[in-house]
Amino acid sequence: MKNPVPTVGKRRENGKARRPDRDGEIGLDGLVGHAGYAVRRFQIWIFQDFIRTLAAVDIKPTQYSVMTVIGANPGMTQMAVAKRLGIERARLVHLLDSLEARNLVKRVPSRTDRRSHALHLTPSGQASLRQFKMLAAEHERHVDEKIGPENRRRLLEILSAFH
Amino acid sequence: MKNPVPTVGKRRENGKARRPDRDGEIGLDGLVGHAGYAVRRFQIWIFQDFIRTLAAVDIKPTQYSVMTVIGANPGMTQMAVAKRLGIERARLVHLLDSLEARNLVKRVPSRTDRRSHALHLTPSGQASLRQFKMLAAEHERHVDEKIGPENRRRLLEILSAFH
DNA sequence: TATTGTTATACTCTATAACTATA
DNA sequence: TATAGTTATAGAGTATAACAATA
Repeated sequence: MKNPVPTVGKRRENGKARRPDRDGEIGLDGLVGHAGYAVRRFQIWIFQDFIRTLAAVDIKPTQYSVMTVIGANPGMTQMAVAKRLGIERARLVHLLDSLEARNLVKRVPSRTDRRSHALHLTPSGQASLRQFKMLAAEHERHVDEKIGPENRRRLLEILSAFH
Repeated sequence: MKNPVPTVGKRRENGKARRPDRDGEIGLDGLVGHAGYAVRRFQIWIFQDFIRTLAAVDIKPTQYSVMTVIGANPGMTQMAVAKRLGIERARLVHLLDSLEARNLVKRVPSRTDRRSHALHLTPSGQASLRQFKMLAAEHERHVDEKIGPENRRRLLEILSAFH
């Protein structure tokens, strides 16, 4: 016999009334009110929707952010991109390898510092990025549908400290 | 010559004025207004603070969520915990192995279904969880300090759809 | 000496598949 | 047949360290 909602004696942590979750399965209880947990669940949802929405062009959130930053700041070095996005420079090497193999990005030797590369979008990369941005905008509309446009606006405002 | 803020013709997504980032280094431009990016940066910050704040007791966010759910719903099966938290059941095995090795959680053979385990906190686990919760509350206060108590409240409200 | 890009390694997390013992 | 727990493997992602070329 299944026992999905155990009736074993358990009291609320705080005085709050029981609020069954959406499916009416098991109460999260202690996790309600934890910002990190809420944010983690939301991030999983939003990344999955992004990946799904841009699946046809095979672009993941990190690839999109790399191309967007390069597109907005052509000539950046790898170090600058890595720092800006909080990516390890070792990992960026592989990310750029794959974007370069797809002819979306190119590494140009810097003439001011022969250790570093100036990063640029290829013409094909610029055209592609325009398409990616349209799909990303569609993804943002999914977020609007999920939490409401007004809440999305508030969320971006609250999190503006984390650019 | 560096070119950190290119003047290449690209207009703001919305009508908002340019807002240079905190360090005044390189503009994110195209990434402003993307909910997923903002949420990712915030999640990194909040998890790092959680890990730092609970470093003395060596408890990571996922371990905390597992213990909290078991504490609030004693007798849950591994499948139920995995589904509830969105963790792979294969991964939960290892998580529970380590929590059990630390005498925080125990697997009790279910008498109604001999395939499954009923999960419980040990007495030591219950005492520890109370301590973890105090540290987690301290972590939440850090979030308050970072974004403001009112914004934290709004954030939890907006993300309540993702329990 | 320090920094840029690169390579390599280890550890965590995610995603699967397969196996066992039960149901 | 299907499910719960387990084991194993492969792929991302993260964190380090070390190296060559250059500053």
